[in-house]
Amino acid sequence: MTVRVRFSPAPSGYLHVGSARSALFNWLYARHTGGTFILRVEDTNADRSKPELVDSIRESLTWLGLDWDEEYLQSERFDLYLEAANDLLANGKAYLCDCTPDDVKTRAEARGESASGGYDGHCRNRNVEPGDGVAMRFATPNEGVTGWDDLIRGRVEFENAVLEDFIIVRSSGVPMFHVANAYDDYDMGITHVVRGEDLVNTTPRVLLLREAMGATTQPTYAHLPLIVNEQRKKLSKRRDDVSVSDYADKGYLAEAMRNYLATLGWGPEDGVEVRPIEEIIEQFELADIGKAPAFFDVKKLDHFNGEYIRALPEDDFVSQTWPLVDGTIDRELYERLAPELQLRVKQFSQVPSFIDWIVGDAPEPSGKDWRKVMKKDKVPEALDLIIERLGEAPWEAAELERIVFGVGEELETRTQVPVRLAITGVRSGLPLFEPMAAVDRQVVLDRLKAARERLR
RNA sequence: GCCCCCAUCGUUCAGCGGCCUAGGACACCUGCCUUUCACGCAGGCAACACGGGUUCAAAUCCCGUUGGGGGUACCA
Repeated sequence: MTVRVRFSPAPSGYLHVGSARSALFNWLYARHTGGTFILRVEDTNADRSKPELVDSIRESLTWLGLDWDEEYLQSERFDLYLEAANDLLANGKAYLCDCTPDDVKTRAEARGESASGGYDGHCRNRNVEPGDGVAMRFATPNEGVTGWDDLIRGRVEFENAVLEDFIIVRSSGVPMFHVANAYDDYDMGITHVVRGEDLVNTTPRVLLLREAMGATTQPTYAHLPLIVNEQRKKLSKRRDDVSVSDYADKGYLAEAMRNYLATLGWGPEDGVEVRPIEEIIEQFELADIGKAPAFFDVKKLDHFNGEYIRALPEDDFVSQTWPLVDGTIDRELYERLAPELQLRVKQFSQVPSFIDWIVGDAPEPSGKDWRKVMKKDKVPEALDLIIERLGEAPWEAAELERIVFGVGEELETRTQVPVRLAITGVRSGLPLFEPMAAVDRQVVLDRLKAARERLR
């Protein structure tokens, strides 16, 4: 049987890293097995779905290199779900209900349960006629258990008695996602359902519906551990900075993100984490996925990204980062500086901060840096000498280096960092002399003199 | 409240009864390289939540406790 998996986002927001990881694992499994990867947009709730969000999800998936083989929009399949629901009604597996949410809540409280105590089956045998405010509910079994063998979690079972008679068609006539989900997985011949652990509780409902629709088999489920924030809570679009497109905008490489995401909940057997996607596809197995939630660690993502940036061909690095500095720096100079830049940046967005001082004003040194670097005995004297000699020198990198280091040797002190701080505003960065020679002599002298003044 | 799940270094992945005085990676610290930083290289710090079993033998199996998380909608 050939594998068919689907990624089923609800277009209620941008693609976030948790969903992206679900998509990735589905994709990896499909590619590993030579199966089919399906994008199925679960937009059965018109209020919460926006067409432009579907586009943004497609864009993020494409950015990550997750290509899909088939695509469906559930909003275009309403009639199918409705028909399935009506069949259930005709077979006595579902019934009409005219209780309002308030009715349900009131009765639950009267029973001494909390407001979310659930529906009590009030209309199960009332033969409610179709009409305004009438919804359809599924009649769940009162006994027995519904369960499945989860590829990641092992056997999971729910007592049917704890399952309430949930709504399958809203009073507005729109089918609920459970119906769409059960119907589509069945209809589309989905063999493996790979999704977040937050969906385990809905699984028995879907399984029961599926069975009621006539299915005699279950898909294989694999419930992924959640990706959590530093507070160990499920990533939230509101609270956490997790939109995939934001990372793309910040200059993370798609390959790095994809590679990092693959190590959350799963890892290659040999422990080599940074590696080509082809090798990950080859090694990936659903059964090897771990059970415990994983923290989305931006620091580690940065490391992955740095590795991928350094592995980039020099030309690619230049062409991909040039737009960030175009109009400020000379192209030829940028190309000369690029290899050193490539070694240092962990995100493309950091590029401008490394060259700002060359093409514009230098930032004011922090008090801490100033004290650490400039408050040394020989600094004023060194600065005086350097300023003097720089006034006459041929303005080229090798000459500047000779002068700065020469003064250092004469005075038996280190001169690079004080000069660097005076000129660039920070005490670390690109090798100094090449870019320094690209700055106007007078500008360099002004900055050195300003620093010298501040030392009086 | 009820239902479901999880539990190895700060983080992440490994370990699936003896090979574990628990391994790799990120982060952190030290040294080397370098008159900056980074890269690279060499080291270091650091974990089996707790309590009972089972077994000749448990990080690995079972039960409980504790802790954490998820769900509980006419959202998906």
